[in-house]
Amino acid sequence: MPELPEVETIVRGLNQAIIGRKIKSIDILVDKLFIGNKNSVINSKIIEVKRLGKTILIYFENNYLLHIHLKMTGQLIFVNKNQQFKIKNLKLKIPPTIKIVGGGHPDKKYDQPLPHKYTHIIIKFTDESTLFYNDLRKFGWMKILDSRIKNLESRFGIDALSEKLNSNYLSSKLSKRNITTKQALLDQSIISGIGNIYSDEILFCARILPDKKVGKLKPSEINNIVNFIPIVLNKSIDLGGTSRSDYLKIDGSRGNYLKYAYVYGRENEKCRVCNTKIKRIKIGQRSSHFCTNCQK
DNA sequence: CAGACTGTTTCGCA
DNA sequence: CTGCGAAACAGTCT
Repeated sequence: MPELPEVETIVRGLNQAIIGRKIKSIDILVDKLFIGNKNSVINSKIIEVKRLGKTILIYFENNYLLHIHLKMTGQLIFVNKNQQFKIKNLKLKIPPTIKIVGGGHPDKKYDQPLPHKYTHIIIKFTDESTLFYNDLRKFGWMKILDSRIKNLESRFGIDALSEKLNSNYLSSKLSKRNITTKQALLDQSIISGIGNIYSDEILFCARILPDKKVGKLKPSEINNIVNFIPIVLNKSIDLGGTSRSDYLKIDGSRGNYLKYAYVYGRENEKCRVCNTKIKRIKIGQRSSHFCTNCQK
């Protein structure tokens, strides 16, 4: 799925696109991807879109909300009435001049008129604009929640860009854990929002090997992690996020972070700092990239 | 052709 | 509670 910077980009796009709109209908083509009663949000005005970790929260005036997780391959595409008409009449590619809002995991397979084979949920607004939910692997979901229930945020770890994420918090969460630093960064109940790409990037900046056990981290190293998390994530948000394949920004252009990645996806290439060959190993079933010279 | 791998998380089990 | 491996699924890569 998109990680925090990509989800943040999508949320900003949705804030531009769907605030004030009302949903006329929701077509659920794959039942298991939609949890709850869709009628709760029909005809209520959308007042806010927020990000929680890697998930999206769409708040409605009637106190219900739509909670969305894109997981690996989920995608939200917003299409205006006229744009929808144009796209439906195109046989092949969506040209970059047609503005789409959203994104998540564009791919050649997705690059065709909507709805298509991987469209599983279609949200139609009263003004005839449409939000399509596409998901190749069907891991993602949408859930109806009552926003008056308070325990929502507590079920997640502290958001990676939260002010509350400091060294004391992280130390307390890591104490007595026998896991690697990489696994700790990926654990959404400790910090929410970091995925495989940015965990490698953050650890490179903090100069810590990904397989170092958290019990061996010095206080200064925990500080480094805490300091570099927002630096790396904000840099990626500024670059429009990234993707192994071809993540799209809201105007249809690509996110640029991967071009600047220090280690992710750069196995056998030279470290940008010291020219040592970047290594890749598996940690907890996830591939991890690092520089053996820069990281200790 | 088979098997491994992919941006994730959750579940069951030891 | 902790940590590990598998599962949810579909496509690409080796």
